[in-house]
This record gives sequence, C-alpha cells and structure tokens, in this order.
Amino acid sequence: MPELPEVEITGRGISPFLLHQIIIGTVIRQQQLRVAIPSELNQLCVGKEIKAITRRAKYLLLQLSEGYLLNHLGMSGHLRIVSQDLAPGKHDHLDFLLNNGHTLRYNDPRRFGLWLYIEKSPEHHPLLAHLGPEPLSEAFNSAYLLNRAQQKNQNIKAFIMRNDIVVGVGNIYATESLFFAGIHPQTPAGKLNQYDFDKLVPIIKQVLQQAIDAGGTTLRDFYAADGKPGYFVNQLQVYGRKNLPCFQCGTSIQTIMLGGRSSAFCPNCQPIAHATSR
DNA sequence: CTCAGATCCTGTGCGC
DNA sequence: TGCGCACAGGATCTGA
Repeated sequence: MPELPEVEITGRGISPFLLHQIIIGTVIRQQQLRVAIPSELNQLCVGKEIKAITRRAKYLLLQLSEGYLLNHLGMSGHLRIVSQDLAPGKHDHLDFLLNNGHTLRYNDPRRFGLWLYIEKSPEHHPLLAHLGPEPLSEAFNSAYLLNRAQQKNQNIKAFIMRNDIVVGVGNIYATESLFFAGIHPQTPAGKLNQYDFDKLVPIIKQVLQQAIDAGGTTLRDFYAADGKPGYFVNQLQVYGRKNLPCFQCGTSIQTIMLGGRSSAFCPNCQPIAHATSR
C-alpha cells in the first residue's frame, strides 16, 4: 500500500481522531509482524495521551505523554478509525482503544509492517538513525544526490529507492519520476551528471507532492481515514502500464526487473544513457 | 564496500 | 471452476 504520500495521507487522516486522546486499551490479535509487537504493549500504552503524530520516511511516530509508538505499514498495512464495537475482520492485527470511543485499527495482510515502543530519542533508534534526507526537504537537492552518486554503478532506480540515499521514494514514484526526467531506469547512478540531477530532483519532489495533493495512489486497497481513495492513480504515466502506449509518444511501455522490482519505462522517452547527449 | 537476489507473508490475477 | 504460477505499494539479510 504505502509510499511516502500514502503514509503522509494516513497520518493526516487519523491525527484529528487521535490527538490529545488517552489510550485506554490495546488488543493484539496477531503479534507476529516483521518485528513482533511487544507483549507488554498494553501496560506501555494504557493511560498515556497521544501528544503528536509525525512522519519520518515511511514511518509514523506517535508521541505519547511518555515514550513513543513507531509504526511502519510495510507493503500492505492500513490504519483506520473505527467505532469501538465494530467486529474485527481478517488481518485486523492490532487495536488501540481511545477514550473518545474511537479505535485505531491496524490491518496488514502480509504482515511486513511493525509496531514498536521507544522510550526516548526515536531519532537514534536503529531503524531511524541511518535514514537519508526527507525528499521534500532542502537537504535533498541535486548537489547532494550528485555527490552521493559518484562512482556508483548501481542503477538509478534502485539508487533513489535506497533509504540511506533518500527516504520515501518507493517503486511507483521512482518509476514515475524517472519517466518525467527522461532517464532510463537502468542507467548507472554514477553516469548521470549535474544536468540530470538538476532535472530529476525537482521532479521527485513534484511527483511526491502531487501525489500527496491527490490523496495518494490507490492501486487496490489504499483508502484514507475518511474512506477516500488516492486519485494519483489517474496520473500514473508508466507504472502499471506495461505494453500500453506511452502518453507522450505512443511507444509501447516496457518493463524490466531492477533490484527485484518491476520497472516500467518508455524506451523512446527514456533512452539508454549512452544513446543520449550525456 | 557494492550490488543482486532471496526472503518474510498473504492475496490477486492470469494462463491453462 | 480449479490449479499453479508470477507478481504485488517494503526493507533486511546473505553472499558473491
């Protein structure tokens, strides 16, 4: 489900229901996620107020009156606000009961997500300590990316999906950004020059921001807290369009596997690096 | 160090 | 209709 825009939309959607509420109970129905939910979650949470909800990379961080809850939605996780008496469905692994009568319910069919309790300084937690800059921040700029790409043989698509380079850029938005930048996804990162990164970096920011503005991308099962799907799916240029004509030139969209991920591109609009003026 | 591939898990969609 | 296979929005680990 989630890349950065979807996590951002999720956080914004649930915040009004959670802020300043007290957690009065938790229900664990399936403890085994990517990392097991702490067995003592209930005593760690109950009686504490949710003071703030922030996002770092694709993580959501709930600041409690004491300590933090760290969540990652993995590949298939969702958060919804439900009424306390709504019967749980399949893969509803975890509930947080709030004193306003609402329940924060976590559903995750593939169980690649996680929920952790952190006592203090979450930025120093091993999962967060080595993350690259936020893509929408000033720290992520073309000079930075050019510098990190020096001598790198790794293909540019896998490179921008690395969390130690820049966070929050997943398969959809990496694919879409490279299309708009006219860069073949297989191009070695170190072969791109300043001109390329001056183009690519603002495009990544723009694609992510437009996706946030559109409420994210709903491929199958992403819905915001208010039930709305993400309309960015209607703006996808190449992702999920294998063998369909490119909107720009009509050429058939192709796919290759890079870093184990399907990568769609237009062979005409995104020529192999050596065939261009680079 | 760098990079490709396997891996965790369940659901869906396709070809036969 | 049913079966087997490929693939799916992520991130980590292994090993070449």
